[in-house]
Amino acid sequence: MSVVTRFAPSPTGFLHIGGARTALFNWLFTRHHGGRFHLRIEDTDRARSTEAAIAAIFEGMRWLGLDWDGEVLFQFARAARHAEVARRLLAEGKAYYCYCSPAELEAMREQAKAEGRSMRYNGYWRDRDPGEAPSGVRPVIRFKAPQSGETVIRDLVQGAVTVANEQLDDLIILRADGTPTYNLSVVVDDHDMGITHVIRGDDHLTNTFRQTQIYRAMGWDVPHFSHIPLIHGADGAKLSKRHGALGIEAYRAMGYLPEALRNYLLRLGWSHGDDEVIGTAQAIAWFDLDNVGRSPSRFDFAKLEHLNGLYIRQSGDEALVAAMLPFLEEKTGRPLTERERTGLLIAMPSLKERAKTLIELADKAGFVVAARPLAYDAAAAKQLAGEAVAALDAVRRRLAEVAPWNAATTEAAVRAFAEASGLKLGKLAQPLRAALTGQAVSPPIFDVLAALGREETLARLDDALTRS
RNA sequence: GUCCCCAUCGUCUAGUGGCCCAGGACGGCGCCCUCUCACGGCGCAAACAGGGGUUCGACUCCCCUUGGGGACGCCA
Repeated sequence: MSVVTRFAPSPTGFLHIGGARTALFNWLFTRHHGGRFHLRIEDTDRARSTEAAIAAIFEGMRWLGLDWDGEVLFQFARAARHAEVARRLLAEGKAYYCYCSPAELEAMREQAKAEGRSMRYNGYWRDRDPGEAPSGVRPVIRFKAPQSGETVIRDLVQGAVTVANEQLDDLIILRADGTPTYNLSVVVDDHDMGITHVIRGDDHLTNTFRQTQIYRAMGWDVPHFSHIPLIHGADGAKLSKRHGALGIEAYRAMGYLPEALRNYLLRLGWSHGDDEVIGTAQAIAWFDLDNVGRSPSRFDFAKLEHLNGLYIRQSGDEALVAAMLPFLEEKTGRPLTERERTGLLIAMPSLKERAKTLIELADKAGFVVAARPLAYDAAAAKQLAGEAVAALDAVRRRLAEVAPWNAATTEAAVRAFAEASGLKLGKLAQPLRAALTGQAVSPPIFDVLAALGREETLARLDDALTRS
């Protein structure tokens, strides 16, 4: 049997991290089995669905590299089909009109709560003669759920989960205004789309009981369910705006690479022995549902950062310069010059070893685009005080004669001078670093020289010498 | 409150009755490398929630307790 899956977010907010992982698992599972992966926008809540949210979902999926098959399905467009199914259930006596008012329902809930029952709706209209219907009230259609026995879900992740049918009340499938509710729409769409595997957050587990009952009532095949545990914040509480429940675009803005985020999300709740660094091709080859864990996990930025640093180091220099550019130009507030771009490329091999995010990368690359004369921070100013100046002056004269100009030639020149004057390299490297970057910390000093080029290097040295 | 689910180092996890006085990774700490910072290498501290069973033998199976989570909408 070929596999058909879907990711079905509701466009009422942005694509958050939990949703992204659900999408990733669906995508991985489908690609692993060579099936079809669909995207369905559950926009039946007209009041809360927004175009912006839909755009954010598309954008987030694309950025993460999760491509879907075929056209995007908008659930609201299928409302007539959903209503048709509701009416069929009604015609077959598997559903009924309910005329209870919201106030009456509220009272029933209160009573159920007081009695310690979970069954909310008391089935008032279930077997009542429609002739008793109050006039002027538009009824909802309720599903006639089985009242005894039990409903069992065979979940590929959670195992067999059973609930007594007495626990479940007759849910509304069609609202008074004739629009379908979630549990009906999902079942109809999943069936019509030929979905074979439903992989979603385990907050849907209890919905699954009712959905299963609808499938059975319609005589439809029940798909395989996999309810994956939710992702929690660092404090163990449900992910909210306070923690990591940011839109996926926020992670992009924080300078994370999509491949790193994919790897991180994959390892949250899924494992393959002791493997930690798993590229996408490998993930597709390995991913399956039996290694998905059942307990919720906490989102850990430190580990994401570590992974991101790993992927940054593995990335090509040119790609990194391109990826970092927006972050850097945001700092400079101007487009970079040719000399600066070239410098960045030259410095990238040593730069990328020092950054865990693109923001950090842009930060460390700051010396390349800094405007003369440089501002020295306290540690740098300290390096440029006292006898360092004389040494710097001598080094400047040696450097002026270096050709061609690169890390190896400049290093040879400075080392030779250090040896001749009996100085440790550090005694020269630190003042140089301060004069050229304005800081006491930077990539290896000769990489800095190479990245700046002869002209800029000598000019910055002159700045330092004339200032002291 | 009711129902459902979960429970190994701080965090993510390996472990499917003996290979485990529990392994890996992140984070922490220390050392090495070294022109600073990183990277890298080496090492250290750190967990089977508690209590009962079952068994020759439990991290692994069962029960209870405790703790955590989720669901209880004419939202999705």
